Amino acid sequence: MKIITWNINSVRLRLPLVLRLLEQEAPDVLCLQETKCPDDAFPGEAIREAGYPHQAIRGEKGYNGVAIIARQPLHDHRHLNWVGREDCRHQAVTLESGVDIHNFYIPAGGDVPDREANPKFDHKLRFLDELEAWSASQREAPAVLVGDLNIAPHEDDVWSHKQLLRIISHTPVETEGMAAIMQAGGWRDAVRDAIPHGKLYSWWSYRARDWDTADKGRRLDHIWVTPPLSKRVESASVLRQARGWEQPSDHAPVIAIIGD
DNA sequence: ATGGTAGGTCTCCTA
Repeated sequence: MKIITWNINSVRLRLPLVLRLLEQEAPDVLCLQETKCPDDAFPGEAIREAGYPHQAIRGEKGYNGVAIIARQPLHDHRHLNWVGREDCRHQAVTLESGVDIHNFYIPAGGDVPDREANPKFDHKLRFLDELEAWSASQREAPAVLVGDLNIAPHEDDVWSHKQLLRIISHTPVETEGMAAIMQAGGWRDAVRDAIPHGKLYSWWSYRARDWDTADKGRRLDHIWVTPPLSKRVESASVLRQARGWEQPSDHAPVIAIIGD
């Protein structure tokens, strides 16, 4: 199974890029985040015509929004509400094989890394606490967790570890929180298991003059698997070239191949 | 230390 996760930053604006990815990479399952699109406005027909008739979508107006699209049937469409909100940050399905897919969009957390002063950072940390508690219930299931987790956990997941220690996405409270979630669920980082060494990013800010040359990226997008699937990860990659496509998302697709 | 860009939407919020 080839699975791709991509923060698309408006699925309506970037529908041509979604179709290009589907044609070029032919994933079995594509998980999108930040669709920014209510369900009745989701471009499901064009995606269906591209060979992906099975769709689990959960969007809202203007913000957030997640979607899982597939060639194969998707069962038990479901979601959880996190931190007591009904924002669209999680969608789950089960494949015919019995593998659960969880697609997450974790809050970015704002600019100030102080939960007392910044309610958005507090929201993010509470989301992480809930994920840790929930993960403990997932470790026996064959499950894949993907999404824009808005945390770059390791030194090689950011362009400068030292310069980002006080920047939200790479603060110790976040990276330690992510480690606790992984410990609780027995989650394996499929991408780092496949590519253990060297700088690897999935996001580059729109604000850089030349994102490719400056290369001040962060690895915010992840694919994890539970212990029953950990031996079946065959390869993983980041489709960096998509960051250079016409009118791109600021995130690149992250890809994993998991054996049946 | 600061400002830089992008998308959605109703004037500024979020990333």
